[in-house]
Amino acid sequence: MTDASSAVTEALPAAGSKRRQIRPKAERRQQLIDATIRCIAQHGLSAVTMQMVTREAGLSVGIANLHFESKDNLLKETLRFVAEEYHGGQIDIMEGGDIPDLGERLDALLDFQLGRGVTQRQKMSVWFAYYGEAGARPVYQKIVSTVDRLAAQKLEALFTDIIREGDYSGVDARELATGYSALIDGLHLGLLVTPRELSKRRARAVARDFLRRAFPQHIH
Amino acid sequence: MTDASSAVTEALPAAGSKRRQIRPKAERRQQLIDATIRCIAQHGLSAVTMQMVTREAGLSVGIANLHFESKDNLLKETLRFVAEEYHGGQIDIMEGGDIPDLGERLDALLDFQLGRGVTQRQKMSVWFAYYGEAGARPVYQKIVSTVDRLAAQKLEALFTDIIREGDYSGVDARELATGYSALIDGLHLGLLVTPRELSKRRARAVARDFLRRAFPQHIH
DNA sequence: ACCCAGAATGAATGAATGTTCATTCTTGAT
DNA sequence: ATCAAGAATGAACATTCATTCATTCTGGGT
Repeated sequence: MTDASSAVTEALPAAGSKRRQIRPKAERRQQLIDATIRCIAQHGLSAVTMQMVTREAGLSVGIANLHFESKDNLLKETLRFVAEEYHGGQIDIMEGGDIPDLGERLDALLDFQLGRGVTQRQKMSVWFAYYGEAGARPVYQKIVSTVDRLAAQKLEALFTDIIREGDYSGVDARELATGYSALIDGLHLGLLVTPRELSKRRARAVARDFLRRAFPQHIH
Repeated sequence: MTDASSAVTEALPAAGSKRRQIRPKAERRQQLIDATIRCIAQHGLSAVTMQMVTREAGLSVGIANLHFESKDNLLKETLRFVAEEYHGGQIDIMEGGDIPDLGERLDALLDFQLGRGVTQRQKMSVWFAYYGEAGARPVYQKIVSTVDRLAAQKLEALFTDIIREGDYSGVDARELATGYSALIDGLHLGLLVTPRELSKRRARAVARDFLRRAFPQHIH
């Protein structure tokens, strides 16, 4: 799975253009989801309105209810998209047919989780906005749980392989995977809330340290 | 700092009682903040209304604007309270005049961070609800950063002491403190969003494992 | 060249919410 | 007993927002 955010760079209309464009359903849906992501990142989940989203997308208000039944549904689908994109990216790397060396695969995973530019920050905002509501909204919990579980399994499998290859003893793959996932989540939080005190560079160093302590032969 | 949530267990009025009670300002403020916490935990930050909060507190709507200027301010003060309570509790333990043994002090810290009953879950919900909005609201970022920074310093100091006492080499107190904090935050997230897959017991085991790997002589 | 299925629009609607403030009530002091 | 200070109330108001739908417009098929 790859970044589908800017899949369609529809030739942006000239400033004052009011020309009405007809597009297939799937495309409009994605366009609205992308706009929703930007709005959440910029204004916060609780401040997002339909007018805001549709204006950001350059569309009229009615269209949101045409392609998604309601605001609730639009938000739900947006979460699903972000969750699947993020976890899908991880899973692609972990299954990693293209990277045979396990140590390098770990490196790639870490780069994916803590790398990238501004886009990543946008996604992070969305991510945690939903986490914040998850305690009160079972629907969100379910969406996240579903993709999360799969990613957790893949990570455990990767760790198991590494433990076997390195003959590490006294290390439990499942427990370590839980710890690593939690560590990454926590670092994301730090990057989001206290960017002054936690640079991306340091976050990477911390995560790498965790892995090095567990798998010294694989991380140098 | 201790739990002040239920500081005043005002003799609850009989079912139909409409007796108007006059109370000092500070007490009403706390009463409203407590109600806000419960509402956020149960309904999510974005669904909280003034009517909801004041009804939960057993008071009229007008009173919220009497003691806090606005809803925004009430939410801000609620965050401040939760942040100070949580970080204050940690700091009390870390400074820990009452626990001279450093290993035991670490244990106590871990118990505080991942222990307790339902109350703790309520606080967690609130905590992350705000984190979710922090990306878009500098005010929240500032409140959290301020208390966070102090707790981080204390943790680093504690780790430094432990490193000296245990003669651990190749370990950087600051980096380790960042990692441990992130790990705890991540585990909180897991407990909140995927309680099915991460039990409190396992979360504690994971955190303890992290510490044991760093300070093997202090954690058995 | 014509047509029409259905995509897109945005003004209108009704419900929900934050805030105000005129009024009522409580309490401690005199 | 009486009174004043100010705590508490909740109906009323203005605003904002999600949703609807009558209407307009587009583009592929004929």
